[in-house]
Amino acid sequence: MTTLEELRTIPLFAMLDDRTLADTARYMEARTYRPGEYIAYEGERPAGVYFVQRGRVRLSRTAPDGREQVLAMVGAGENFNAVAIFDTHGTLTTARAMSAVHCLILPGDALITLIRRHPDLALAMLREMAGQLRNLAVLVEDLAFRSVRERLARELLREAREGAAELTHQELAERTGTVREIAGRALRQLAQEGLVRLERGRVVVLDPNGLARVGNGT
Amino acid sequence: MTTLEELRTIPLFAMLDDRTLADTARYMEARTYRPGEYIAYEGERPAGVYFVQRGRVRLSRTAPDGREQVLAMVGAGENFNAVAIFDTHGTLTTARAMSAVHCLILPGDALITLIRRHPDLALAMLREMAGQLRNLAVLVEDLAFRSVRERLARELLREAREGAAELTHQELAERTGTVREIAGRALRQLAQEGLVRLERGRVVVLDPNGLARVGNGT
DNA sequence: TGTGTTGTGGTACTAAAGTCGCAGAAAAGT
DNA sequence: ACTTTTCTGCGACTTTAGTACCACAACACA
Repeated sequence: MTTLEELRTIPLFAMLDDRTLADTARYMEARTYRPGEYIAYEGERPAGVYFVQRGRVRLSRTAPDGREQVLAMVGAGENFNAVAIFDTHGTLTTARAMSAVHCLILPGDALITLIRRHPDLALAMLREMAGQLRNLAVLVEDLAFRSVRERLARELLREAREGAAELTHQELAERTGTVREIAGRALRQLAQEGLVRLERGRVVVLDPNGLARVGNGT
Repeated sequence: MTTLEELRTIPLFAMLDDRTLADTARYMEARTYRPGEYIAYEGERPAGVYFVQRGRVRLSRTAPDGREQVLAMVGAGENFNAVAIFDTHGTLTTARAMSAVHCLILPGDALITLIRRHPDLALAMLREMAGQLRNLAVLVEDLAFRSVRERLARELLREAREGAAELTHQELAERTGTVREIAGRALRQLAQEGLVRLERGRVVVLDPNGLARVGNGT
């Protein structure tokens, strides 16, 4: 059970009328996760759609040899695991809390019932999925066309809040589809060129424009 | 305007009742394309959702330097371009007919109206999009984790109809995220190992099991 | 029968990415 | 204060992928 105000903070529900919203709220279950905690595992049966209220969640797929590829970072107001609800092949990506995370979980059958009743919710959900598809297409493009150096520069710009990105070389490698050593090497080069400064657990962006140039293949 | 029988051949519409179907049919426009013809371009304003009745359509993104990456092959009964309808950022992928293609086009606003009226259509559409997301996630995984050789083997198995895949080295390269020369090299190696036989414009699969083993990183 | 065009084969070379191994600094826990 | 874990730095090396060329065969078509 959840308050309507809480639901309103989620864009997907923002434009729904009070009746629809109240209807939705009764199926919602709140849940919190500690930093580093796993929220859902690739392949398992889905508990429902997760709506993130606070914190950041990392969605990834793992190779047999243990290498990980991050597919998306999900923040407040966004959702994940909808795919597993609509096709029936189990949870698509492993979800992990990268900070203290506060989620609302809507069970799959409840979501489907709600969508049947409220067409606007269906359209909103379709919009969300379309956005996710677009993001994944961009990721494919990056992996196919860009070098590690370029991908790294782009990821740093995406992640940089107030001039610094709080992540380790390992994490950066998993997001850009490479391994720790390579990410480290590329970072050191960027540092040498004066574009960033390296600190433990963070990368300070010194020259965003220069970094953007690198990210565009120049 | 289209007949109900035609629409029934498309899984998305298969389980809809006659009334819903008749409602849908009145907005549909049929269109045919010659092999090689471009159906839609990346970035342009979308004409609607395309439902493929016959033939195969290739969805791709193009890099500034001209390299192309195929995101999906779409066949009879499937659809494409839905993303562009639901978010508003223009057509996501260039679509090209790889054979004689017969499409039904449903304009975006018609689709949205129909979804408002028929919740089951919304759910079917969500299922479709979920499937597309899953396919893209698999592509990301392939690009991030597998070698060209592995990706090639997998693509050959996917494409092989009656033991042969009808495509050029160039086409194969664009699907597996590499360039023609590399694809050719890898193919020659597979041929030398007795797994395939190379002919002009086609690759004959001699040993599907062996190829599958290669595709799994063995 | 000639004349493009497309698809293929193959070499030599360069560059990018990944592997291996280890050592040391910084934080976290006890 | 000590140990353990996490994160980083870096060199040597191997492998994979990509670039640049060019020649030639098959096919399409006039």
